[in-house]
Amino acid sequence: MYNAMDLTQKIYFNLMKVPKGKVITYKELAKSTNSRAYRFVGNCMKNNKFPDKIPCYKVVNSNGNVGNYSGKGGVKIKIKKLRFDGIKVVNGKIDLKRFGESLNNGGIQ
DNA sequence: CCCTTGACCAAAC
DNA sequence: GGTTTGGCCAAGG
Repeated sequence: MYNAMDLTQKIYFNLMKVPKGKVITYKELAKSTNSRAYRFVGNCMKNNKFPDKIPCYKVVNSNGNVGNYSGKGGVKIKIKKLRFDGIKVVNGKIDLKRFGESLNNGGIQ
């Protein structure tokens, strides 16, 4: 069933569970799949096959930095989308205490 | 198999 | 505070 999904698929699936107005870090997203491959999460976003289906812009660095984005428009658009979701981005950073979602116990492992 | 490559992380400097 | 360093994991060549 779910366990049959590739790690990549699990990552995508869990990412889509992040509620509007929240973000998740690469590390937490990896953890939600019961893995520690947080670097690989970045690769999955870069290789994203469904740019329109998957909200990659919600994935940020653990230190609160917005991080990178290779979609059209680059980081600027990433920030714009985050703000559109009601997330406050100050000087390229996000307050994870307020907007971070851990999704532990809700994600597919 | 071994080697390289990342949209990263935490600690050390 | 910033920058560097070593570690991390899965994919692909």
